[in-house]
Amino acid sequence: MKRTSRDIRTANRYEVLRQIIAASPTSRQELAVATGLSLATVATLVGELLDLRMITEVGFEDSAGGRPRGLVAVDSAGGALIGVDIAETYVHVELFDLALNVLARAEEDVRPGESLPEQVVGHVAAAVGSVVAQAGVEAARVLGVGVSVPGQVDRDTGLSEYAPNWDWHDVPLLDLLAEHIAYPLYLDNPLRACAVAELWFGAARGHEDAVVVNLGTGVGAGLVLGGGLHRGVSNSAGEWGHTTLVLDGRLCHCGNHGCVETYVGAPGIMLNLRELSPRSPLLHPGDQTATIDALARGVQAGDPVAVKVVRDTARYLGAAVADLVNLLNPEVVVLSSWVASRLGEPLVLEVREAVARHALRRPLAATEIVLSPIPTDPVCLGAATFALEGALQSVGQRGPRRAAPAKGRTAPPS
Amino acid sequence: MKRTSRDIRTANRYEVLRQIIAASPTSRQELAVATGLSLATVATLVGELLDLRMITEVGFEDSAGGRPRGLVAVDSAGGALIGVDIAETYVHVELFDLALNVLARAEEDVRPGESLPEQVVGHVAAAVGSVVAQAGVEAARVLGVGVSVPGQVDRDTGLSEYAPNWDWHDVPLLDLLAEHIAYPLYLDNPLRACAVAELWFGAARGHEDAVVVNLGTGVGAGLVLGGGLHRGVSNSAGEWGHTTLVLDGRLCHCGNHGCVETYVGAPGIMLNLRELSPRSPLLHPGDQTATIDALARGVQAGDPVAVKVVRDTARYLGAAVADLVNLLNPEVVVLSSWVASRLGEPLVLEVREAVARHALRRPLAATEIVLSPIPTDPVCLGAATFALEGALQSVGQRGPRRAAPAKGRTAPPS
DNA sequence: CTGACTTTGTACACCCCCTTTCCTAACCCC
DNA sequence: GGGGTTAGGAAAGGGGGTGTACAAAGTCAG
Repeated sequence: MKRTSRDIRTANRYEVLRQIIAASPTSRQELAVATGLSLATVATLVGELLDLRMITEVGFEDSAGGRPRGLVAVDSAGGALIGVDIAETYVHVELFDLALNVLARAEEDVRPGESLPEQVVGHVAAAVGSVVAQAGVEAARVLGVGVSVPGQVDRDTGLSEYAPNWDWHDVPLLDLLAEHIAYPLYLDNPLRACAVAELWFGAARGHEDAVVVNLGTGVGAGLVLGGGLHRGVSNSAGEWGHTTLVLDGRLCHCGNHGCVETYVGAPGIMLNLRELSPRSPLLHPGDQTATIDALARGVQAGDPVAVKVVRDTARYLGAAVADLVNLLNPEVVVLSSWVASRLGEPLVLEVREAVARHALRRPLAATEIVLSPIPTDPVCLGAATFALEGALQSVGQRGPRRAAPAKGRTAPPS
Repeated sequence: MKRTSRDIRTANRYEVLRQIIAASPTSRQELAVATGLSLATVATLVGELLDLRMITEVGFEDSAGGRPRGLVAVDSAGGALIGVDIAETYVHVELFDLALNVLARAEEDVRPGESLPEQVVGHVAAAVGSVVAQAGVEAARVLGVGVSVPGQVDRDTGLSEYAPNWDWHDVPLLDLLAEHIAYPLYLDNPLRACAVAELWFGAARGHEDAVVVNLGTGVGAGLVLGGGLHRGVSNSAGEWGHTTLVLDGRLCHCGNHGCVETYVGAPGIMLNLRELSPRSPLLHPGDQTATIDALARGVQAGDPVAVKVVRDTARYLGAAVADLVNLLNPEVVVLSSWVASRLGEPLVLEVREAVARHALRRPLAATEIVLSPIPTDPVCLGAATFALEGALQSVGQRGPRRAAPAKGRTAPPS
């Protein structure tokens, strides 16, 4: 890929906006310090964002004896972003303001057998319509819709190349959605959505190299390398769930044996439990959520079976995370997605210990393992972030090939 | 890391020189096409390299009826680069011209028990002196010495943080070397040396994402991500050899069980052989090189035991490489280092099959698995490349930090 | 309440980078 | 030797970031 000076601008624009969102009433001075850019550059970028109505001036702050600092903050009224999380059994849609606060939610169930692309698209369109109506925002203020769909995705053509749940092959998802949704659309998969969410708003902020480990029904890793998302050649990097942890181990639905996913994905954890205690009351056959919740409660209550299952799971997870640490030497490993958030700190503690047993000293010492600090659905947030990035991206290109707008007062007469 | 427009220049300088080395008599036109840069930029960079005496004009080439194209080529007489490969049992030094042809070699054996830093440094100094004398180059023409030492390395401080062979801890290797060697020194480890060698001159050239798998006594992976070497936070990325392939598998000297290295490193392959056929005549206890050579010959000759051992090894290797493919989605996986080069195509064929069995379809389809095309010691070449990069890097900074000439007329009187 | 001091933020000149455009140099062919 | 053609250099231009001068907007002392 050719790198141009424009990319620098884009990256800096991202960085400044990120910082403003993070520390919302903030001054140009603070931004300059936080981003390492010069005051002049920060001022230019802040001006750009003000013109875009993404931020507003919100008053002043005392400065030790001099002119007060002007404060800027995200303009919550300046636009809305929509994140769509398409999963195996549901479609979850959230509408955010520009500070990435949730303004409205909608959820549609996808029943087994209702998984034709047209049906799923129908759910998405309905839910998007619903959140827009709920929040009462006008269409023009919706800056974009980010859509996360599991599996392999071609984000440029908007193709869902392969969705394992439903055996979709090369579904032109974005085109189908565009027939119902008039806002700009951005497509990617949940792995990368979570990674971007952590990069912008979570534990990966400000880090050059990070790994966002996704523990859900499926398992994967979003890779942040060199300060940006690593996509790989065909946008399918991060398939850590189908990495071999136990040669000739458990059979995975991908056809292989011993995949990480079969040990630390929700079904894998249920299997860990079943192997340990086949008749445990914690086990809710056919209901992953209930089982994981029961485990979480069991660990809280000190139930030895639950503790043991989490420990066993952490043992697998630790070995697999240690592989990531040894291979990539990241600054931080973030545990994300619903299984991680439900099992919470107890899991993280066990994982830290297990990783410490497996990883090499030097890379281990440089790596922190944390739970995702994102309180809402990280996939929706990440999908919305794709939309935000898209909106920011298009700032650069001058729309009509007209001369500069010259809105600044030009030569006040006398 | 802050990216500046200067980095673009540096990257382009690298790219142009790489292209010139690859297709040595070449024209500015060709370079522009190959690099995607404009003619003007190419001309500027070529001018820079001419000024540095790294390349020379070597004549003209017919152009369909117009002014002939000026040809440039690497100036073999323009300088020399030295690559040092420090390994467990030997120190290997090569002196290259700027086209990266080997002009002289020297090898010193490191006997067990002679592994004090001072002793190793002595070997290196002797060998470096030897190659300079052999090649008969004057000191001023040696642009730099790249040094590869196994283990974890801090390239900025020149510290060998940890060398597993000799239990070195935080040895200030570069400082020790500087006492004997007057040329600019660059330190890194063999993993990254091989990766850089492939990136500049081998199978990773022109690829954004590549993995250079290093099969020697130790095992590791040099990661090329986003067109550049991935180092990780503490410069210790790539420890793929100590990634778990078989949970609770063979004991590794790193203290863990089931590391990739214990199955596909030279000692691991010997173990594969011993497990299959304890009294095989192929086995040369205590001599890895001889055993691997015997295996290679055995495969050539169709010896069923040798074929089976290579197949078993490829099975392990394939699973582990498939993990890299799934996780990183690279364009190319390069098998490098002495074990790979001796076992050659037969190994690659088996590995391709094994990877195909383990990797996911989409990433697999995007990935090519090849043997390193580099004929010489890739570690020396890579180390020398570090020196070349260093020499090119320092072009940018203006030498004397003189004040701005203040040529602007300041406040014209009146 | 005025003037000195301090700090912010903008305008502008400047440097670096790449590209486009124009023009001259250097060849071919007729 | 002129016309056609292609190579390559020089200059202009646009993008980006930084340093500096200066106006704006406060505080504080007298």
